[in-house]
Amino acid sequence: MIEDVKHSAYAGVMPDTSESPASPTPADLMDQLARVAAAYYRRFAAAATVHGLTLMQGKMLSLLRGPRPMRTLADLLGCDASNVTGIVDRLEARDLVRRETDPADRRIKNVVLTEEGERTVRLIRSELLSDPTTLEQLDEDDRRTFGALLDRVFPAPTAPTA
Amino acid sequence: MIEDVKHSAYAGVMPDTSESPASPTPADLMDQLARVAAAYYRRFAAAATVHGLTLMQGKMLSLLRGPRPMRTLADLLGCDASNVTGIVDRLEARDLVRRETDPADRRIKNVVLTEEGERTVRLIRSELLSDPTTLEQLDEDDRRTFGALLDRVFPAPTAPTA
DNA sequence: GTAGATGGTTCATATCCTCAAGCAATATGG
DNA sequence: CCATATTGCTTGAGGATATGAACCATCTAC
Repeated sequence: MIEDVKHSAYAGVMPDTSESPASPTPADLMDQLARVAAAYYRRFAAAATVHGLTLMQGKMLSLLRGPRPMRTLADLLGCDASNVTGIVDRLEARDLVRRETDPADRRIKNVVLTEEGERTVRLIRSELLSDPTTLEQLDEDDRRTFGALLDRVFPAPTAPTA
Repeated sequence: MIEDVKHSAYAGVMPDTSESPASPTPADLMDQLARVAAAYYRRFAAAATVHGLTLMQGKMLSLLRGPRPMRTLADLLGCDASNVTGIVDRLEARDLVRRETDPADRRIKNVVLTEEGERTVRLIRSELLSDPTTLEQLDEDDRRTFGALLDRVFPAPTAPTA
């Protein structure tokens, strides 16, 4: 199978005979990405649960930096449009979000955060940042490097989400 | 190297007056992590769908590098044990997985990949790696740097999963 | 032994997800 | 201007997750 993994994700735990630290293979990095993605979502879900929200509801709130048509939200979440209907329904039932029909195109319904919605997003974001505060350990150089690498591996869409 | 890469996801949108490239704030990095995690799972889900599997079923298969008790799988997936029952049920119905009662402790049921399960996992992993092959762009130095940064931001668990 | 803890399963309920219709409003071609 | 697509959103059915409580079988401690 995958015998060629000389230095798997756990290379650090066994004494390394070579002088320069072994560099992980692309497969190793993929494993690490899987681990990091899982860890990120676990944290995010935990932060959302504190406010009685599911992962998807939390994601939805985080995407709402301004009025967004349902269609756009479906694209951003990478799910069917019919899905967004239900999620927004539940958020609207809690007054975290509001639907406003677009005056220019009355088919479109723009979703907007309510005041309480904004409060909730701020809380979740700050909890994410302050949790074990791992990101703040990085100095400016590290942050720049990390950001550049993340961008290379998963390039940002042409138009910024903002 | 990574010098030539433009940093922060949003750096391009605002005119940068400083000479040295601006380094992203921790909040910026958190946004980027969110984006990368979402992109990773979208790819993973797509690769799983090719084989008629859901995201969770794909994750489950990927975790099975050897016999694993249901309890352990629940911990690794970060979900309730009752959840694992259903997921394994569906995988077992397709002969991708098998339950074996542990001889030492007859409460425990170890989940093992069948041959077809192993084939499927291999296919998914290789599709993930070869997709737009972004990870292979990185040279050894970059991979080492990236791996180290990922590890600092979301440290690997103390004991290896193996 | 008996009591308590642990591993799995089952059930009820809510959410998510996909697909196929369906309705309302807009865009397009003549 | 009108018939026809096209687009945005909703609804409904059916499967798959998720959580929590209740339950049985097994193991552990005392």
